[in-house]
Amino acid sequence: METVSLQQRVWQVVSEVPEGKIASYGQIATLAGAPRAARQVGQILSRLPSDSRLPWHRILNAKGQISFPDDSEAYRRQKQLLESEGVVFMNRRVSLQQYQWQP
DNA sequence: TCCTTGACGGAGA
DNA sequence: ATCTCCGCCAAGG
Repeated sequence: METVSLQQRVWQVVSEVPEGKIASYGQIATLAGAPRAARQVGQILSRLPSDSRLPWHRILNAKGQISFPDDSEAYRRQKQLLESEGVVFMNRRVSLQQYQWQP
């Protein structure tokens, strides 16, 4: 019986993304058992409690870009968190080849 | 209830 | 490279 919510599975998978690595919304959705629910992953992360310790900043879109407007505070915060872990941005995107998490 | 709105993504055109 | 269409589904009006 599947009683665990998608939210719980997403939280679990996101918690496994290691420092210095990134994963896409779609990748998290697939690993959480909902292959085409990338959109929900974003929705779930947007509702994380403020005291959450989940590494939400390690989740980028499928192109390796941050999913916030380039000029937003959220964009700068996420980018700073990733750079502090050694992730390098080139033209507002990261190299999936180098940084994508391989579970 | 019904409708809209998203931190998305893959397939087509 | 760019754009539209649609799936998925929880929240809020």
